[in-house]
Amino acid sequence: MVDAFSAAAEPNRRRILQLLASRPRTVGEVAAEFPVTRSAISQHLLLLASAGLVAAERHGRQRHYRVLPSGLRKVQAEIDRFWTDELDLLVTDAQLRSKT
Amino acid sequence: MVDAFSAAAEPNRRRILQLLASRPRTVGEVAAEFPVTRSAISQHLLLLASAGLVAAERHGRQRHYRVLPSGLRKVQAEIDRFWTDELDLLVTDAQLRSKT
DNA sequence: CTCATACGTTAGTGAACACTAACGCATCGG
DNA sequence: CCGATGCGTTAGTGTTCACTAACGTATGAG
Repeated sequence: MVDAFSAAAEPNRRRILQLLASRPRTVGEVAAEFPVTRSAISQHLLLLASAGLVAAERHGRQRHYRVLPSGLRKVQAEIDRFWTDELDLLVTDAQLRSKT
Repeated sequence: MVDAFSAAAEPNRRRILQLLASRPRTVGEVAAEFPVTRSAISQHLLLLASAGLVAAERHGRQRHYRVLPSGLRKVQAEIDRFWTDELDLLVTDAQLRSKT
């Protein structure tokens, strides 16, 4: 999983990124917001880290994960490159037509 | 793969959607733009169809795939819901700081 | 009709994914 | 010290994915 867009796309990871956007958190803190185990969250965080989207900092026996703006910027760039004018036109055109 | 965002995120499928945005195409026409086999493209198209992003129409022995604006709108909505103000702030703040 | 040919989908495979269970390792109370 | 507790990661498993190879089907030349 090298692609930042794909890494950020998985539903749980989307929410993890949003949580970490407000402030850094430990694995346990993040996991508390989800119905799955700490382990699953830990692995999502490791994957996000391998995609350059988050980084961890040791703090005693905890690990504070935070979002990396550089990785986030990469996601934004890929989203922008994906969402072409042609795709946007299809959406807006269809909406106009449905409002007629 | 129910999630439209995740379905659209895979790099090949991103480009398939862009190709189909300009005009409907057959599986072979799409596959000609990729280094992989028709079969692989066919399966990507089937997955996109199961996510409600594209639909096929039989035309002789060919199948003309086209983008469904309704599905595209779903993707746009999920992207918007994902990309919160907090995430955006992280990116723009970091950019401002780097330009200082 | 019939056989070659082009089109798209199904069968089959190796790798990656998402998850729980078991583990290692610090830290803290006693 | 040292055992218990809490934190995060590795081991193990079933599922899904991305792909090529083989297939079925329908069209078109003769």
